[in-house]
Amino acid sequence: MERIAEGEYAVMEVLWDEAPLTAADVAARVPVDRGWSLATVKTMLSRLLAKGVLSHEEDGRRYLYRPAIRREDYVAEESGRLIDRMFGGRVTPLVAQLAARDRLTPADIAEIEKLLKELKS
Amino acid sequence: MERIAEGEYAVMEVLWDEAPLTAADVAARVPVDRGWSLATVKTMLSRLLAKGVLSHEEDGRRYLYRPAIRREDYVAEESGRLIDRMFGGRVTPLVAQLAARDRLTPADIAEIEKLLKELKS
DNA sequence: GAGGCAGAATTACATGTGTAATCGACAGGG
DNA sequence: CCCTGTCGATTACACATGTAATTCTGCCTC
Repeated sequence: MERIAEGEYAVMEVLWDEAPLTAADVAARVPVDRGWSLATVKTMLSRLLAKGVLSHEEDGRRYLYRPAIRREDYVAEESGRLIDRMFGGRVTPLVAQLAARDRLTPADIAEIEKLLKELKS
Repeated sequence: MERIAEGEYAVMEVLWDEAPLTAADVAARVPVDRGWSLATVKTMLSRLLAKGVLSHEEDGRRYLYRPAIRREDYVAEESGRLIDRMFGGRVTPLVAQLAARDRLTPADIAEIEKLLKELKS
């Protein structure tokens, strides 16, 4: 699966959230703080099409875009890449790291424990 | 802190592992499968210097390079970025994701549980 | 002392990415 | 029927990155 650049990812998010959409719809839904013009969004859509992570169907003389890959799959791949690169492929150091950085609230801890408990059963 | 590109990161790893080193030393220690020439490594070193994540001291007419940032700090930042982007800043979904993808072995689970237990005390 | 070698600095060049502007086709309103 | 607005397609351009080659500058060797 092709890499998706940071900006392109924002476009994917829109379509994972709601699809199919026209280019204009996508542009309207992209976070405003990106400050993108419609042209920019169209460029992104073309590139994502070229990468094969979007598909489009004709709707009159417009296109309707929709994701061609599942969000979970992409997220899994990216997470895996990070874990491989920075933690030697081991998950525990990542969790340890997060813990040490206070990224874990007591609620998080409780939730994760519950999750793990279920996993064991 | 400046972003460090994928390839540049490999150079940082070398120096986090052992420093200070000359450019030639770094080149010799970079994973062979990168297939980099000495020139390439030197380019990386310059760029990392420019980014302020390395420092160098003169040693005769060579330089000795050493990291200017701590590995844990950079890793923390990158992990945080990923979690923000893909998991809305929440750690639990990440762990859930890893679990669902069978990236957690029983040993991992045990280790994480122990970690969390310590955190609570 | 001249030639070559070792280092860093400078330059190079293709591809990816952010961020558009422009072009060409066409559909709908007047 | 023509104008204008709307689409996608094509082109643009700067900066980052991967991957070097070339140049400049001394030190070491014969």
